[in-house]
Amino acid sequence: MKNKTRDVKSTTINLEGKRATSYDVARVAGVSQSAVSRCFKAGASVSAKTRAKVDGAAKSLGYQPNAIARGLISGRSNIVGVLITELTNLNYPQVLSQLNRKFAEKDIHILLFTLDKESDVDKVLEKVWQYQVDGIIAAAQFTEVQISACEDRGIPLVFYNRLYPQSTVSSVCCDHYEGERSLVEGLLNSGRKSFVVMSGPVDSPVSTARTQGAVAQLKGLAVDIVEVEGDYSYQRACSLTREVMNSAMHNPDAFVCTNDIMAIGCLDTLRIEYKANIPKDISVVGFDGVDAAAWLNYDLTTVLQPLERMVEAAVEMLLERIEQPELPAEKRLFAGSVRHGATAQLD
Amino acid sequence: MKNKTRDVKSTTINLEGKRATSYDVARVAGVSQSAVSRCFKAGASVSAKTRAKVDGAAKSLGYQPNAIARGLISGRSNIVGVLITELTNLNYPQVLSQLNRKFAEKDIHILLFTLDKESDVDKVLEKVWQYQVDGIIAAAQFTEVQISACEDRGIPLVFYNRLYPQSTVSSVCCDHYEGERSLVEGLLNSGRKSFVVMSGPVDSPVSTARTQGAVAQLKGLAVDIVEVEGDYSYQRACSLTREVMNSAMHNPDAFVCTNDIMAIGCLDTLRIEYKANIPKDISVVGFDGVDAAAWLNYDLTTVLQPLERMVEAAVEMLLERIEQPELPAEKRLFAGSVRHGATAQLD
DNA sequence: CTGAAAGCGCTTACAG
DNA sequence: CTGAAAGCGCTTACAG
Repeated sequence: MKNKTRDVKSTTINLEGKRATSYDVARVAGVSQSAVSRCFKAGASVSAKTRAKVDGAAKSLGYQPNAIARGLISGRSNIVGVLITELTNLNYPQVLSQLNRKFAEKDIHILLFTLDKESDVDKVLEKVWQYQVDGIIAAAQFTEVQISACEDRGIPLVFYNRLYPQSTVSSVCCDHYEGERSLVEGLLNSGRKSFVVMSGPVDSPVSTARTQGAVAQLKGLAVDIVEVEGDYSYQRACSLTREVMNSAMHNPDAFVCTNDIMAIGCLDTLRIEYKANIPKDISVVGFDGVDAAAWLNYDLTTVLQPLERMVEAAVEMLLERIEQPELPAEKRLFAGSVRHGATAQLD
Repeated sequence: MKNKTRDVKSTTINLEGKRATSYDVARVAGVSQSAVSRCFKAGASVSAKTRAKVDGAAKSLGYQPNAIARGLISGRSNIVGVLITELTNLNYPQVLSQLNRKFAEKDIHILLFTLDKESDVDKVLEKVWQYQVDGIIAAAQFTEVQISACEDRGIPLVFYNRLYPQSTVSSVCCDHYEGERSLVEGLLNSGRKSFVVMSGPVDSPVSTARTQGAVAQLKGLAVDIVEVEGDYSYQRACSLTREVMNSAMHNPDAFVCTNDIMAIGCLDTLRIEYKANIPKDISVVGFDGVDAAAWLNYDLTTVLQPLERMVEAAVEMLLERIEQPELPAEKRLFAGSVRHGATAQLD
């Protein structure tokens, strides 16, 4: 009967219009509001009897602690900001859902900020400050001033696939330079002599690193090198491939594309429009390891980023720094692994 | 000189360890805390003089109103929860970034919840309650109980690509049924007689609607129909295609795949492993309009979802209901548009 | 237009 | 183990 009464009461309270607070629970459970609060705090000392009363009342009221209020008083919002640019991150969905999964394990949630242009960072950071995030994962380019702003506010910051060699910030990065370099080394070993290096957007540090890795390996050797400027897109890769193939000056036997999507565009164009025999006459390589690279029609030779381990590392580093703000910055560089596909022989 | 002094002071305050509050700004500006608050509220009445003093002080202190505190007192967090399942939503990245863009215009931010399995909804909703979101966009399947839970708490809810015909909830949806039906009608008109309908995961309502649209159009006609159960993945589509082609009982001339990725897997398998002539001997159609559908090698005949308009509608509907909770539920159904590609003639 | 004051829903020392 | 009380940083009537 007592329970019945409580249920009725609880329903009434709930229907007053607003959700139950810890005071409502306290009243129903017949304990103090402090006691209710303790029951929802891990590791607090509460007697079994009190806990039972509170649990019952909370359940009947549908009570959940208000994370906003908790954040205000404790200084911990349990929210991290994730800043991500669409264009430059091709594994965008996977990275984001992996991040979410790893953070969720620690009961931390993601406030999402997507950037159209890297130049929007300032505008976005203003919003980030307002939301009192506990930390930031950034897959976007920051200026030194923007990095300092995070430091000044005591907000831990970890970059994803952005290296700041001259700056002391934490980052997790795939070794784009070395990955591309070793891929090109393989192409050289297989006897390729005339290279096209197709870069991504000029403002993408990831593309720059990959391009530099390729060029560094080729420089000084008796090979032909053409650099063309892509934008990571399929369409532009097709156009550039046509331009190169139509030019009387070049007769390439290897296309080094700084991402998989461009490699696929290049491949389609070469096969369909130029009836090229791949990899016999022309080799094509990409970078990233997107799903399509493994499709029957492509079986692309490329470099796989160890996405899961990278995301795990980023989350771990950020959480550590939220707990211990004094921790020094740390850079973690992960090697990519070559996928030996059918579009290039690497010997 | 006065400014100089303020700057020094401000720096000192900032370096005390914590960020500036409205009280800090008030002290520096020589006004009350209420005045500071008003300056950051749109449409509040503040004199030009006060505003100038406050703006100056705020700038020198790097002050930004604390959205958490604001949310607590005002009951508006300016955060919406977005629940999204990975597997079932193939336009995942585009939808998410479009949502983010549209919400950002209204200064609203997205707290992201990704679901591995649709069954995780309960666990996730608990977190959603805690964060006092102003509303929810759900691209996941809810039970009636879960829908009621949102209503009880007065949290507006809009479904994205989920229809609840028997329930009064708001939703934005592509007309999957009609899109697939008209695609199949086109295939029939072109003379196809033996159909394979490849569905997605059984628990995906989107796939179910598409499958039903296809079957409804075919039922009762003098055509052969085989239904196979896919899971929206490339790999499984390849296996299923092999099974069908190796079966002595069937000799299909049309594959109706309920998403583009499966259509691509089907296409690759048919061309590469069975040397099929497409679309002469066999037609293949997909659904969604993913980027790869437009690649030279595929040029897929498929149905495009009007993603941008759908997202816009979802955002608009949710914002309206946040402002006016009493607004009745509304269902908006958008027609898809056929992409006439090279993998099927529709006449 | 302005300021003093109450209060949003919590956490956390502090006594008992 | 428990409860009374202060306080997190705001917004918002309420007087003036």
